Amino acid sequence: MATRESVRPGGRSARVQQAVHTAVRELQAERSREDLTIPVIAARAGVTPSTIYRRWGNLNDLLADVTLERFRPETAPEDTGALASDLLSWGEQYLDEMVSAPGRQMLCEIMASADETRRQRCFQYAREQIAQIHQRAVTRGETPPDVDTLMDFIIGPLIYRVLYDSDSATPERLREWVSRALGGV
Amino acid sequence: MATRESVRPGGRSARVQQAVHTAVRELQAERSREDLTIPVIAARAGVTPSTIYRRWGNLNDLLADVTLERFRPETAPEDTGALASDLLSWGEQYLDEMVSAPGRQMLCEIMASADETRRQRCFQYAREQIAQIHQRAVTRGETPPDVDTLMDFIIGPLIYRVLYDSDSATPERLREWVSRALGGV
DNA sequence: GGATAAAAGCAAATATTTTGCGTTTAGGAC
DNA sequence: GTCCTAAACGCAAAATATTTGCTTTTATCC
Repeated sequence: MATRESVRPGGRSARVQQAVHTAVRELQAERSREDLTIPVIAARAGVTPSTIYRRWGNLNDLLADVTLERFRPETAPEDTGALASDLLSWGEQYLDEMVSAPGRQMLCEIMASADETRRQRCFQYAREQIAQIHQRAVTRGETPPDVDTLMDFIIGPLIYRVLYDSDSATPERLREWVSRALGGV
Repeated sequence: MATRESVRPGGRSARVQQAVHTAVRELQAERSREDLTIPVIAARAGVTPSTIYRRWGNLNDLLADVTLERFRPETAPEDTGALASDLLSWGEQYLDEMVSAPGRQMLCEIMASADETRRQRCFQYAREQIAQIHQRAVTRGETPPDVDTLMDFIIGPLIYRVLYDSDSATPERLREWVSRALGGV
């Protein structure tokens, strides 16, 4: 059961969604993932468990749903005046976020979710940020590689290393990725 | 509870492990992931559910454990006579395997597992294959980029695209990744 | 404002996971 | 080979979690 984007947008449904999301975030801060269960979340949210089951289906999907919110970037990437430094600056922040314990946890939650559209959404968020940086570079008169190339050679290795071997996801490597993506050696 | 590598290696323990793994593989072929539960697996394996709970902890970890076996490459990568074509040939096969529905499912299962060492092991398998290809190239007198560079710019984007947007993980893109990794434009 | 159907609540029915305890058995010591 | 010890397993009861049928509430559309 994919979380429907369009439950009724107003009134009680919205309140329940809000309450459940809040409950999850609070509980995530307090307990380990191990003892985070739907009945516990329901109790905290002041909602009956069956409501959660019917709406989100299972814990994985609920957590992935909440997690996706956190991935949504709330600010535009910083403008440092040049493509390379924009990418580095944004990338370092992204890397930091992703290698942190909660960040890795979040990634795994998204990955574990059966729903592919959710993973795609997560991909989209990063792509939009990169697209903004790209667009700015074009406006400045730089001639950057296209957005997909940047994704492939910067975000690709970054996420890959975070997921599989997070110790090797370092800012030093990021510099290599950026320089290689921009056509350097 | 990480699956211990060294349960007692002989006798009953080994038989149970074997029976459970077999049961999982059989059931995966018959049913959807939805109705694959530990009691069902236990019944098929002729084992009591509590045995599975005590040994593997939960379904995620059991499936990830079984899945990891499938990731272990059983043959050395084909030798086509040159680095670029070796990478392409191996990469195409790897890509095929990963974008297939069961392949994606497998990746998600590994991701969903709490145990990071399992994810690292999965990374290791691919790295060993690449390392072999690399070594052969060196022996031939080619001067390839180092193994980590190959991982970053070929496997990185490959896995990234498979996970987030599998439609965009195509052999055409693979060619670009290989050529870029080898220093081309 | 009233009709209608989606979403929530409640509680009983199922299914699952956990746990305590007795039994089997692998692996080591002699 | 036999004995000892502790790891694994089996079994069944207890604790939890999930599903489901039915009722009630309430957004949303006319």
